[in-house]
Amino acid sequence: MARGINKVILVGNLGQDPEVKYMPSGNAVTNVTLATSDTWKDKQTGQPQERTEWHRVVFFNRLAEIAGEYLRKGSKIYVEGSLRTRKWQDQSGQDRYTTEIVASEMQMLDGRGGDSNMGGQQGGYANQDPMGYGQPAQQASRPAPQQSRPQNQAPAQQQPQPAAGFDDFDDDIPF
Amino acid sequence: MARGINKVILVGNLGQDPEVKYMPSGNAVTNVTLATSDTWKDKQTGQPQERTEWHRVVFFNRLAEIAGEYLRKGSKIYVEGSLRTRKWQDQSGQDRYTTEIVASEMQMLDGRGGDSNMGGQQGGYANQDPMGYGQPAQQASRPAPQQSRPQNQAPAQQQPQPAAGFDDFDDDIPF
Amino acid sequence: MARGINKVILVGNLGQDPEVKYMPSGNAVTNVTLATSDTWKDKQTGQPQERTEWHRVVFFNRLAEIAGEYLRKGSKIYVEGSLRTRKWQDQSGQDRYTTEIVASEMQMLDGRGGDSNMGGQQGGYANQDPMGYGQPAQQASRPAPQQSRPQNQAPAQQQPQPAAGFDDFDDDIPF
Amino acid sequence: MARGINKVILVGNLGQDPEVKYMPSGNAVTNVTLATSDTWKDKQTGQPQERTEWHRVVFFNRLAEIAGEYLRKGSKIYVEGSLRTRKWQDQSGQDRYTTEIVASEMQMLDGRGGDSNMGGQQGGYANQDPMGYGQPAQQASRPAPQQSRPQNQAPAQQQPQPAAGFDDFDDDIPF
DNA sequence: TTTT
DNA sequence: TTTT
Repeated sequence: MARGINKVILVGNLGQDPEVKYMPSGNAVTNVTLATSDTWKDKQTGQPQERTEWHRVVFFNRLAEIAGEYLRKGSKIYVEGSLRTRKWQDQSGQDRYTTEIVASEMQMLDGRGGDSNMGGQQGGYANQDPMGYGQPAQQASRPAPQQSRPQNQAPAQQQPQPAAGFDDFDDDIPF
Repeated sequence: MARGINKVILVGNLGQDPEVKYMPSGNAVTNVTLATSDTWKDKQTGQPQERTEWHRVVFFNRLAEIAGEYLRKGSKIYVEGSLRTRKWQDQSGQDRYTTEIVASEMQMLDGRGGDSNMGGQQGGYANQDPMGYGQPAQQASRPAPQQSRPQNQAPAQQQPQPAAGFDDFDDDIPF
Repeated sequence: MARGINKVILVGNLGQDPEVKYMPSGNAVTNVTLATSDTWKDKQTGQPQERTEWHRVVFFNRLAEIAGEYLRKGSKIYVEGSLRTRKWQDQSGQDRYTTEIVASEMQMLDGRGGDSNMGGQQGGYANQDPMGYGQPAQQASRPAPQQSRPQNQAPAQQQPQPAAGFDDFDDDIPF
Repeated sequence: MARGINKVILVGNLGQDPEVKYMPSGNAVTNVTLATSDTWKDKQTGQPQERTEWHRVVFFNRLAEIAGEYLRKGSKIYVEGSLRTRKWQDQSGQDRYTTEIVASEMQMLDGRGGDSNMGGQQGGYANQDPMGYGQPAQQASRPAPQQSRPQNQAPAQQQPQPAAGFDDFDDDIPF
């Protein structure tokens, strides 16, 4: 239930591959940064200008898993969510704040994973249907991203990587 | 021109009276904090829970003047805008970041000013047409709200109050 | 699951009291018309112009019951939903189409019921908690609005009023 | 100026090539139909279901020209706009209503024109920069769509095609 | 009529 | 750090 409206709608591109972490409960939490940009012409000089805004987006649970599996650096997505400002302490104990978009809906706007220049070394996520549409696409081999993080398919065995607690998945820099 | 979509929609109530400042150019900049809240029942205990989110909203130019004149602590408004994260330095020279909603549209959702506990001394807000609807607004004398900030009608003479530069209207706390 | 985005956001006022109907399943369906308006100045004459847009909004299930109980002619609400165009046949058997907003979220933006000219006989809306916020709502007896439609609390006994089938709750005029 | 909020956000694919018309003033008006769809599983049978919603979107002026030049059947776009229901008379003189989304913003979400299976026979729109970003893409030859409509670049000479008046660009069927 |  |  909500009192007031707190809604964010973004369409942008991922700055890096998603970072998936798991909470003690086994629920996934995935963080991505999303770029949107404005371009305009300087009134004085007529020079084209550009400002890129970086948004910190966080996905939970099922969306987190989909994001972790299917999004890559460069992926273009639609995200709907709400703003949340978290308070945390930096190394020196000072209060700091980070504003994130907690995603409630996500759609991939490009079929490709995004960054296509990622080598060919890996296992592949073939035959998947991320968003739950239709039947398991025919696509033979989708190259897996270069990643050291655990495979999301097997959250149980990602033990060695200490599961992140809900309140420590923030680092001490905003992004 | 935009690349990507960066859109925020909020409906909430002001935490305090707006803070209006003027840029050297004479353009107004108004900051408000807006509360939205979520309520839910704790799954374990069934206890009602509430979390209030505070949004930092900034208005420029004409919207800034309307906001400064007509909004008050408690006012309920609709705001549409975009996210912008500003970088600034705290006292110790450390980089810090604040995320704001730069408003592109605003609508007042209650006729009254909002804050009902502002004493009984002043005249009310009769005969006003803040958003430009309605009849040509004969309003000879618009009653001023209780405020120590300069009257927006006369930004030129608000000199004594040192005009805020565009990049110093951030304090060293997020809100 | 959605392919694409189909989202509508409205803030406006109800043109009449809501019309609540019940499907054979006992589920409520409530229709309202919502006004939004644009005002501008004619470029030639400088005369203020106004155009009011009427939106047909439909609520289902719990939202339908809340709408039926708490909204009145004049109520200001926020509605979020999606567009749906229904096909139907007019008296002469011709295909016709009506576009509606199927609401997924609704918030009341004024405490009062809206229509203040609803006679003076009834007790007001005290002790209510329409949207489910706040404390368990002691409300012994919720005063009924002036309505000939069945009480939503007891859909089962609203028999005499022939329950509307899902596909006949459209009349032969758009609104 | 607006009273109330009337906002639509769509992400979908064009059902056909855009239809560009010109008003007597020379201003362009472009109509497209946009598909969004919902998929779900039938609760009883577990069968996957799909419902496609078709939206009638209208662009004016500069957006109309961009839409006419760069969008094609199949193009995926983001559209933001407002709802407008137009009244018109069918052949038999009966009042009918059509609801459209009047676009205020549009972004193309795929680089390609959309329908790629359109042969290579014609003149091409190479070296253009539709949305005003960056420098005129390198792309040598973009195949032009199969269309009988006039080239938008030369609205003046599209005479033979009788210019559509503002109020006759509706046909007698909704889409 | 689109798309996956 | 993305994208065109």
